[in-house]
Amino acid sequence: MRFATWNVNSIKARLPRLLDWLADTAPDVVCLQETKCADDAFPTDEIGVLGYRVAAHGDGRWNGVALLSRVGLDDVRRGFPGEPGFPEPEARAISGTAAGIRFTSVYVPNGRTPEDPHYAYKLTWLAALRDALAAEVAAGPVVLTGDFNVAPTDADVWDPAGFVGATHVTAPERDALAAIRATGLRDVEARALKGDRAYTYWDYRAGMFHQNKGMRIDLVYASDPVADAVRNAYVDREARKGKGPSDHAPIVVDVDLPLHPS
DNA sequence: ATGTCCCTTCACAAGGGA
Repeated sequence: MRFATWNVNSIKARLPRLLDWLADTAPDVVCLQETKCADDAFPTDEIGVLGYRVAAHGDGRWNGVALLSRVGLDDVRRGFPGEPGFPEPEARAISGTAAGIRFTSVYVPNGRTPEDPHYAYKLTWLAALRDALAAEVAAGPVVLTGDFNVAPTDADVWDPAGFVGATHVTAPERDALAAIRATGLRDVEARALKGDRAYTYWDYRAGMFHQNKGMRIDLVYASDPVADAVRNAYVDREARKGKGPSDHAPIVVDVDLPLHPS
Protein backbone atom coordinates (compact mmCIF):
# COMPACT_ATOMS: atom_id res chain seq x y z
CA MET A 1 0.00 0.00 0.00
CA ARG A 2 1.05 3.57 -0.64
CA PHE A 3 0.44 6.46 1.71
CA ALA A 4 1.45 10.10 1.59
CA THR A 5 1.52 13.32 3.56
CA TRP A 6 1.28 16.83 2.15
CA ASN A 7 0.94 20.31 3.60
CA VAL A 8 -1.06 21.81 0.74
CA ASN A 9 -1.24 25.41 2.04
CA SER A 10 -4.95 25.82 1.26
CA ILE A 11 -6.90 22.98 -0.31
CA LYS A 12 -8.94 25.43 -2.36
CA ALA A 13 -5.90 27.11 -3.88
CA ARG A 14 -4.28 23.71 -4.45
CA LEU A 15 -7.26 21.67 -5.62
CA PRO A 16 -6.36 21.40 -9.33
CA ARG A 17 -2.82 20.38 -8.46
CA LEU A 18 -3.98 18.02 -5.73
CA LEU A 19 -6.40 16.24 -8.07
CA ASP A 20 -3.73 15.85 -10.75
CA TRP A 21 -1.24 14.64 -8.16
CA LEU A 22 -3.69 12.09 -6.73
CA ALA A 23 -4.37 10.72 -10.20
CA ASP A 24 -0.66 10.49 -11.03
CA THR A 25 0.62 9.22 -7.68
CA ALA A 26 -2.33 7.00 -6.72
CA PRO A 27 -1.78 6.90 -2.97
CA ASP A 28 -4.15 4.72 -0.96
CA VAL A 29 -4.13 7.04 2.04
CA VAL A 30 -3.25 10.74 2.17
CA CYS A 31 -2.71 12.92 5.23
CA LEU A 32 -3.21 16.61 4.45
CA GLN A 33 -2.32 19.71 6.45
CA GLU A 34 -3.04 23.41 6.23
CA THR A 35 -6.24 22.85 4.33
CA LYS A 36 -7.48 26.27 5.54
CA CYS A 37 -11.01 25.17 4.86
CA ALA A 38 -14.19 24.81 6.90
CA ASP A 39 -15.59 21.28 6.83
CA ASP A 40 -18.74 22.28 4.96
CA ALA A 41 -16.64 23.88 2.22
CA PHE A 42 -14.22 20.97 1.83
CA PRO A 43 -14.04 19.68 -1.77
CA THR A 44 -15.21 16.22 -0.74
CA ASP A 45 -17.07 15.51 -3.97
CA GLU A 46 -14.20 16.49 -6.27
CA ILE A 47 -11.82 14.24 -4.35
CA GLY A 48 -14.45 11.52 -3.97
CA VAL A 49 -14.70 11.17 -7.74
CA LEU A 50 -11.19 9.69 -7.60
CA GLY A 51 -12.39 6.99 -5.22
CA TYR A 52 -11.42 8.53 -1.90
CA ARG A 53 -13.33 8.76 1.30
CA VAL A 54 -12.68 12.07 3.03
CA ALA A 55 -12.55 13.11 6.67
CA ALA A 56 -11.77 16.77 7.28
CA HIS A 57 -11.19 18.81 10.40
CA GLY A 58 -11.07 22.52 9.61
CA ASP A 59 -11.21 25.90 11.30
CA GLY A 60 -11.77 27.84 8.12
CA ARG A 61 -9.15 30.50 7.92
CA TRP A 62 -6.10 28.81 9.39
CA ASN A 63 -4.85 25.32 10.15
CA GLY A 64 -7.01 22.42 9.00
CA VAL A 65 -6.13 18.74 8.49
CA ALA A 66 -7.74 15.93 6.56
CA LEU A 67 -7.51 12.24 5.72
CA LEU A 68 -8.22 10.74 2.31
CA SER A 69 -8.47 7.00 1.85
CA ARG A 70 -9.51 4.66 -0.91
CA VAL A 71 -9.01 1.60 1.33
CA GLY A 72 -11.59 2.39 3.99
CA LEU A 73 -11.62 5.00 6.71
CA ASP A 74 -12.96 4.10 10.14
CA ASP A 75 -13.04 5.44 13.66
CA VAL A 76 -12.27 9.01 12.65
CA ARG A 77 -11.36 11.27 15.54
CA ARG A 78 -10.84 15.01 15.31
CA GLY A 79 -8.20 16.34 17.67
CA PHE A 80 -6.87 14.09 20.42
CA PRO A 81 -7.53 13.58 24.12
CA GLY A 82 -5.96 16.33 26.19
CA GLU A 83 -5.19 18.52 23.17
CA PRO A 84 -4.24 22.04 24.32
CA GLY A 85 -5.59 25.17 22.68
CA PHE A 86 -4.42 28.71 21.94
CA PRO A 87 -6.51 29.37 23.89
CA GLU A 88 -9.18 27.20 22.26
CA PRO A 89 -8.29 23.90 20.55
CA GLU A 90 -7.50 24.33 16.87
CA ALA A 91 -7.89 22.02 13.87
CA ARG A 92 -4.44 20.46 13.99
CA ALA A 93 -4.94 16.70 14.23
CA ILE A 94 -7.21 14.07 12.75
CA SER A 95 -6.98 10.29 13.09
CA GLY A 96 -8.58 7.43 11.25
CA THR A 97 -8.00 3.74 10.59
CA ALA A 98 -7.31 2.56 7.06
CA ALA A 99 -5.90 -0.78 5.90
CA GLY A 100 -5.44 -1.79 9.51
CA ILE A 101 -3.20 1.19 10.26
CA ARG A 102 -4.07 4.02 12.63
CA PHE A 103 -3.16 7.20 10.72
CA THR A 104 -2.86 10.59 12.39
CA SER A 105 -2.35 13.74 10.30
CA VAL A 106 -0.87 16.60 12.31
CA TYR A 107 -0.17 20.27 11.76
CA VAL A 108 2.03 21.18 14.71
CA PRO A 109 1.90 24.81 15.92
CA ASN A 110 4.63 26.93 14.35
CA GLY A 111 5.91 28.55 17.54
CA ARG A 112 6.75 31.83 15.77
CA THR A 113 9.73 32.73 18.00
CA PRO A 114 11.10 31.06 21.14
CA GLU A 115 9.93 34.05 23.20
CA ASP A 116 6.38 33.95 21.85
CA PRO A 117 3.56 32.29 23.82
CA HIS A 118 2.97 30.28 20.67
CA TYR A 119 6.27 28.49 21.29
CA ALA A 120 5.18 27.34 24.76
CA TYR A 121 1.91 26.23 23.17
CA LYS A 122 3.89 24.25 20.59
CA LEU A 123 5.81 22.38 23.29
CA THR A 124 2.69 21.71 25.34
CA TRP A 125 0.88 20.52 22.25
CA LEU A 126 3.69 18.12 21.33
CA ALA A 127 3.81 16.75 24.87
CA ALA A 128 0.06 16.11 24.83
CA LEU A 129 0.38 14.48 21.42
CA ARG A 130 3.02 12.16 22.84
CA ASP A 131 0.68 11.09 25.62
CA ALA A 132 -2.17 10.46 23.19
CA LEU A 133 0.05 8.50 20.79
CA ALA A 134 1.49 6.26 23.48
CA ALA A 135 -1.89 4.56 23.83
CA GLU A 136 -2.30 4.26 20.05
CA VAL A 137 1.10 2.64 19.53
CA ALA A 138 0.30 0.01 22.12
CA ALA A 139 -2.96 -0.81 20.35
CA GLY A 140 -1.74 -1.51 16.80
CA PRO A 141 0.16 -0.27 13.73
CA VAL A 142 0.49 3.52 13.76
CA VAL A 143 1.52 6.19 11.29
CA LEU A 144 1.88 9.71 12.68
CA THR A 145 2.68 12.13 9.90
CA GLY A 146 2.37 15.71 8.82
CA ASP A 147 3.99 19.10 9.23
CA PHE A 148 5.84 18.96 12.55
CA ASN A 149 7.39 22.41 12.19
CA VAL A 150 10.56 20.98 13.74
CA ALA A 151 13.78 20.06 11.94
CA PRO A 152 15.01 16.98 13.84
CA THR A 153 18.72 17.67 13.28
CA ASP A 154 20.99 20.43 11.99
CA ALA A 155 21.34 18.44 8.77
CA ASP A 156 17.64 19.08 8.21
CA VAL A 157 18.02 22.81 7.61
CA TRP A 158 19.86 24.47 4.75
CA ASP A 159 21.77 26.89 6.99
CA PRO A 160 22.08 25.68 10.59
CA ALA A 161 24.15 28.73 11.60
CA GLY A 162 21.44 31.04 10.32
CA PHE A 163 18.78 29.28 12.37
CA VAL A 164 20.44 29.70 15.76
CA GLY A 165 17.89 31.31 18.07
CA ALA A 166 14.97 30.50 15.76
CA THR A 167 12.16 28.06 16.25
CA HIS A 168 12.13 24.65 14.50
CA VAL A 169 15.67 23.82 15.66
CA THR A 170 15.71 24.37 19.44
CA ALA A 171 16.61 21.58 21.83
CA PRO A 172 13.19 21.54 23.56
CA GLU A 173 11.44 21.09 20.21
CA ARG A 174 13.82 18.29 19.20
CA ASP A 175 13.43 16.71 22.62
CA ALA A 176 9.67 16.77 22.16
CA LEU A 177 10.06 14.83 18.91
CA ALA A 178 12.39 12.35 20.61
CA ALA A 179 9.76 11.81 23.30
CA ILE A 180 7.20 11.06 20.62
CA ARG A 181 9.55 8.55 18.97
CA ALA A 182 10.15 6.98 22.37
CA THR A 183 6.53 5.78 22.41
CA GLY A 184 7.65 3.28 19.75
CA LEU A 185 7.69 5.30 16.56
CA ARG A 186 10.52 5.48 14.05
CA ASP A 187 11.43 8.33 11.70
CA VAL A 188 10.91 6.97 8.19
CA GLU A 189 13.38 9.17 6.34
CA ALA A 190 12.27 9.86 2.81
CA ARG A 191 14.93 10.06 0.14
CA ALA A 192 15.46 13.05 -2.09
CA LEU A 193 14.73 12.63 -5.79
CA LYS A 194 17.49 15.15 -6.55
CA GLY A 195 20.53 16.05 -4.48
CA ASP A 196 21.32 14.54 -1.13
CA ARG A 197 19.09 16.61 1.17
CA ALA A 198 15.52 15.44 1.47
CA TYR A 199 13.98 18.76 2.36
CA THR A 200 10.20 18.98 2.40
CA TYR A 201 9.68 22.74 2.70
CA TRP A 202 11.15 25.74 0.93
CA ASP A 203 10.06 29.31 1.62
CA TYR A 204 8.26 30.91 -1.32
CA ARG A 205 10.54 33.91 -1.12
CA ALA A 206 13.93 34.65 -2.58
CA GLY A 207 14.17 31.66 -4.90
CA MET A 208 14.72 29.32 -1.99
CA PHE A 209 13.43 26.24 -3.82
CA HIS A 210 15.67 26.73 -6.82
CA GLN A 211 18.68 27.10 -4.54
CA ASN A 212 17.52 24.08 -2.53
CA LYS A 213 17.52 26.16 0.65
CA GLY A 214 14.92 24.13 2.49
CA MET A 215 14.06 22.32 5.65
CA ARG A 216 12.96 18.80 6.53
CA ILE A 217 10.00 19.55 8.77
CA ASP A 218 7.39 17.20 7.34
CA LEU A 219 7.96 13.81 8.90
CA VAL A 220 6.68 10.26 8.81
CA TYR A 221 6.72 8.47 12.14
CA ALA A 222 5.72 4.81 12.01
CA SER A 223 5.52 2.03 14.56
CA ASP A 224 7.48 -1.18 13.96
CA PRO A 225 4.89 -3.14 11.94
CA VAL A 226 4.77 -0.33 9.37
CA ALA A 227 8.38 0.86 9.56
CA ASP A 228 9.63 -2.70 9.03
CA ALA A 229 7.53 -2.96 5.87
CA VAL A 230 8.70 0.25 4.19
CA ARG A 231 9.95 -0.48 0.69
CA ASN A 232 10.36 3.06 -0.57
CA ALA A 233 9.93 6.60 0.75
CA TYR A 234 10.62 9.76 -1.19
CA VAL A 235 9.99 13.49 -1.21
CA ASP A 236 8.08 14.36 -4.36
CA ARG A 237 9.87 17.58 -5.21
CA GLU A 238 8.21 17.60 -8.62
CA ALA A 239 5.06 18.73 -6.81
CA ARG A 240 6.92 21.81 -5.54
CA LYS A 241 7.73 22.96 -9.08
CA GLY A 242 5.88 25.04 -11.61
CA LYS A 243 2.96 27.40 -11.29
CA GLY A 244 1.01 27.59 -8.06
CA PRO A 245 2.73 25.01 -5.84
CA SER A 246 2.41 24.63 -2.09
CA ASP A 247 5.54 25.66 -0.22
CA HIS A 248 5.76 22.04 0.99
CA ALA A 249 6.38 18.91 -1.08
CA PRO A 250 4.55 15.65 -0.41
CA ILE A 251 6.22 12.58 1.04
CA VAL A 252 5.22 9.28 -0.55
CA VAL A 253 5.75 5.97 1.27
CA ASP A 254 5.32 2.46 -0.13
CA VAL A 255 4.91 -0.35 2.38
CA ASP A 256 4.65 -4.10 1.80
CA LEU A 257 1.50 -4.58 3.80
CA PRO A 258 -1.75 -6.19 2.75
CA LEU A 259 -4.66 -3.96 1.95
CA HIS A 260 -7.73 -5.09 3.76
CA PRO A 261 -10.26 -2.42 2.98
CA SER A 262 -13.16 -2.14 5.33
C1' DA B 1 16.21 37.28 7.42
C1' DT B 2 12.56 38.23 4.01
C1' DG B 3 12.79 38.98 -2.90
C1' DT B 4 5.95 35.13 -1.71
C1' DC B 5 1.68 33.22 -1.13
C1' DC B 6 -2.90 32.72 0.97
C1' DC B 7 -6.54 34.22 3.77
C1' DT B 8 -9.77 37.68 5.60
C1' DT B 9 -12.01 42.08 6.28
C1' DC B 10 -15.60 48.04 9.12
C1' DA B 11 -13.18 44.59 1.56
C1' DC B 12 -10.93 46.38 -4.29
C1' DA B 13 -5.73 47.62 0.17
C1' DA B 14 -3.68 46.14 4.07
C1' DG B 15 -2.53 43.14 7.78
C1' DG B 16 -1.69 38.52 9.83
C1' DG B 17 0.44 34.23 9.47
C1' DA B 18 3.65 31.15 7.70
